[in-house]
Parts: sequence; structure tokens; C-alpha cells
Amino acid sequence: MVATTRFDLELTMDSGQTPTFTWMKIGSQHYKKIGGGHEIRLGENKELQPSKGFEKQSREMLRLDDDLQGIYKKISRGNKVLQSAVAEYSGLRLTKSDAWETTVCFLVSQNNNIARIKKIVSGLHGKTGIFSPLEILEADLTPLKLGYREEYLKKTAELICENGFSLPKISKLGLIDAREALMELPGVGPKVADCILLYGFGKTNAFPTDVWVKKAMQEYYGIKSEKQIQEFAESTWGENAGFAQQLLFLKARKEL
DNA sequence: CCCCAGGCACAGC
DNA sequence: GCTGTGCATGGG
Repeated sequence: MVATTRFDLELTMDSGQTPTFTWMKIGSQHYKKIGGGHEIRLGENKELQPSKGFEKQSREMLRLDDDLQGIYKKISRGNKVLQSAVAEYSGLRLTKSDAWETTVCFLVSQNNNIARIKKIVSGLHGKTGIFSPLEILEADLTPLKLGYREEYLKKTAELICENGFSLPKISKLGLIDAREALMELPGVGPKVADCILLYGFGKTNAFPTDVWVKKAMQEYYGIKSEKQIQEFAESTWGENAGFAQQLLFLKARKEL
């Protein structure tokens, strides 16, 4: 496949993006889709080796058409924080997964830790992959101990199945309109919406702000309020804000 | 017992 | 509009 320099599959797949919750680690550079059968690994020369029939999807998921070097160079110019982050995480790629899958993952993610999110999302898979909205409606989810998030998931599935709520339609909207539309879903606030926009729709101008990114923005840039954070990200990084966010998330979790 | 985790809904200003 | 509080669950 594509010869990509400085591509770290493990770093990418374990970086808290959607694949962290929907792929199983087989080896450090070898992953398998939960309930799906697709596999992906990185060879000796950093060449991507997707299993048969997954070639095209893997390109999309790992966003291989991004000029990552160029983007990282651009967003770190004159920015010491991102310079150090890029130096440390140069093998990190942004990912793009299925919108529904991403919605499920980040509905579950709220006020929760990554290990438990993984466990729960894994339990939300059937033989063919993650539960469809209909399967969510019909399943008994109580053994998964979702807590108050179970109702969010059920009601979201219901809106999609019975009330014509359409994720594909929302994906066609601009950032602001799409964000507002997603927030009509129960359990979807600004942060979860931004994760769906970035990791599920591929809108790279989205800037999800969780507790870690919030810490990063305060510590590195002296910015506190949600509104200021969004404005800063938009004016500083624009269409590449999502890339900056992923770097800041990793940096904050390590340092702060 | 406490606090925290890739937050949100809701109430009260 | 912004700010505080309760929330299921599990881990440290």
C-alpha cells in the first residue's frame, strides 16, 4: 500500500479516537475490528497492510490522503507547545470512522474513563459489528451497566429509527449547523457533538474540548472559558483545529 | 470516606 | 447568557 514515513499505528489506534473503542489490539502494530473481522497491521517498512476487502476503508479511516507533515508543520509554526507535541507524536494520525459508531462511543464516553468506555462499547457489538440503532432498541443493555447513559443511547436510537433523525444529512451541514443539530440528541452536548463532527464526519475544523484539552488550553495558553477556547482554535488553526486538538489531548494527558 | 473519568441536563441567577 | 449541582458506575 502506501509508504508512509513516521506512521505509528499503535499511537494512532490507542489515542482515544473512535478506533480505540471499536478495534482490538492483537500486537503493537496489529489490530482487529471488533465483531467485524477486518484486520490492519503495519509492516517493517511502515507499509499499511489491511486485510482483504478493507483496503479502501482503511485509507479512509486513517486519512491517508492528508498531507500530515504539511499540516503539522503549519499548525506548529510559531507555536512551541505544538512544536513539542509534533516532535513527540509525529506518528499520530487523525482518524475518520463511521458516524453512528462514533456517536455510540462518545455517548458512552461522558464522565467515564477510557478503560471502561472500551469495555462497554465492546459489549455493544454483535456478530457484524457495533449494534445498529434498531439493535440498540431491541437489546437488553442492563448487563452493560451503562448507568444514566443507557437512556441516552436508547432514546438516540429511537430518534433515528422512528423519528427520521438522519446522521448522513447532518454530515452535509456546516460545522455550526451540524453541531446544533447533533445536540438535539439526548446526551449529546458540545463536547460529544464535536467528537462526532471530527471523528465521525471528518470535519477537521471541530475542536472537541474535554477535561484534558481544557487543562491544556488553560495551562499552555491561559484560556479558560469554552467560548474563548472555540474562538482561539478557530482563529489559530482553522480547518486544522482537530489535528491540534488531538496533539494537545495527548500532551495534556502525559504532562498535566 | 474521598476524588476522578474524553459531560450532560437542568435549575437558578 | 453563564455558573453550579446531581448523576450511574468503577478505579485509585
